[in-house]
Amino acid sequence: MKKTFKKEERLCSKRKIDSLFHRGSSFIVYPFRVVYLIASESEALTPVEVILSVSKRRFKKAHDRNRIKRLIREVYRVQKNEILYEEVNKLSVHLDIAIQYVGKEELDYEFLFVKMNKALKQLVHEISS
RNA sequence: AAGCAAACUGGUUCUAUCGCUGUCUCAGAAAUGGGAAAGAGGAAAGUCCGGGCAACAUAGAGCGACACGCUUCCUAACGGGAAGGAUGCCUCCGGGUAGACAGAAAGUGCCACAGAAAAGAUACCGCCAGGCAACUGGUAAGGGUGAAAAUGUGAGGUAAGAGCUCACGGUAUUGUAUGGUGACAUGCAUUACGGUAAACCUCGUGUGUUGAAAAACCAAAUAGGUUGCGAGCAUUAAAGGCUGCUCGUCUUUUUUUCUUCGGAAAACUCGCAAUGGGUAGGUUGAUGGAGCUUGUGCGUGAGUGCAAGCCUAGAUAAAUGAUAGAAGUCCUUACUCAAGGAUACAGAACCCGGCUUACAAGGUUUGCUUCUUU
RNA sequence: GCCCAGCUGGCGGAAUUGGUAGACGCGUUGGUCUCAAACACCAAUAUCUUCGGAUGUGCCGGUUCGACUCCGGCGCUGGGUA
Repeated sequence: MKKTFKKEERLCSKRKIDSLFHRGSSFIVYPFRVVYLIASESEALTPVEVILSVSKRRFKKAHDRNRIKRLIREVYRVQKNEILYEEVNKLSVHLDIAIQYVGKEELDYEFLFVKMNKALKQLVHEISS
């Protein structure tokens, strides 16, 4: 399976985002806060839809926010297939996720890679239990 | 030569792997897949001004509010820019530099403390005259206070004094002559004399309001609106009461109006169909323009005319990336190889023109300081 | 994206037609009271200092004799709008 990250894999609908933050569960694996919601039925083309966010309050400059979001997106894109998609397909459910960055400063790629691995594994553990 | 400051300039490239966005193209019925070329800035920022564009409003005029304020020019326009003028400051006297640079001679307000007095002089010490004195009258030279003291100097004049008078000045008003497109400059006459308009204000000029989350179009499901059609109208039925049960009997099965008592009409409820508004969502707005590059003419200049060439981001919970390696530029150590370090500020959100602010190394120019040599 | 408001000691918060900055409260420190403490009362409390003064209202400038106050620019904080 390809390590793509297209429009269909991103969460764009305002209504779904509202219900995700309103009814979803969450946990923290520093520097990420993960909010997820299991939806049994969906007309979406992909098993998982995800939204990334970096707070404007913590990072004033658009340049810094862009940099962090790109790093998170890269780290998620590379690892999502092996860890997350297999399990979700096995359970045949649909999943909405929000990944928020709660760190106070910019961190490097290696650190974020390890942490994202941990976060996704925990997410798999949560949904399967 | 070194250091510091300011202004201008400047804003690095290639390869590999894995991705993103729209465009073109090939395959395909479609979904989709393959390929190609392209994909952040000088400030994209702050949102401080000016326009385009859109919707709404709008007979004309005035009041109010806000903004601006020397002249000529540039510009689509501007509170921006260019060239000048006057004023202040600095000066090596060549010049440089700064500013919201109309009006205090329309009116109102304010000018703390100190001081006699802060603006139509109620004069503390003083000066002069009168008086034995207390004190009364005249005065604004001198003293002192203050950020600022009634336009400055000299003479006349007087009891002492005073723009009270005169002469020469200062700043300004008005008129006029000459030069200049003009601000203005110079001369003559005239009248005036505290400051403050980034106090109210007056004069002149300009501004309709709101912003692309504006606005236009398409529009699923659900709910509701409007219109049309049909049904609800039954007693051979259903529910309930009387009763232990059955029979029997009673009540209810919408409301109003009209009625020839058969029904009819309207409302109401339900169903079906049509229809307009309109939410989620989508499309347009929205990227070919006051466009960029080069050459050339005009102009002191900001700019502008002509010709040739070019097409150069278009996202929308928001792409333009990540990782690894190499090169370039510069700095330090070394002075032959080499090693270490630095590579800024910062991310389009309808589009332009300005202003303001941020910015590593290197380069150019100017100024200041120190040292060395002649 | 668009539009507003605010910024004063350690903290909250006064002070404006421009005229001695820090009223008042909380806190802190010292003293009185007490065997000791609490409460109460009194005093001090921006920074530097050569003890004469100098600096200081987010920062940088301007207007003014004089600026927390008026004006321009920048920074930070908070709010509104969908």
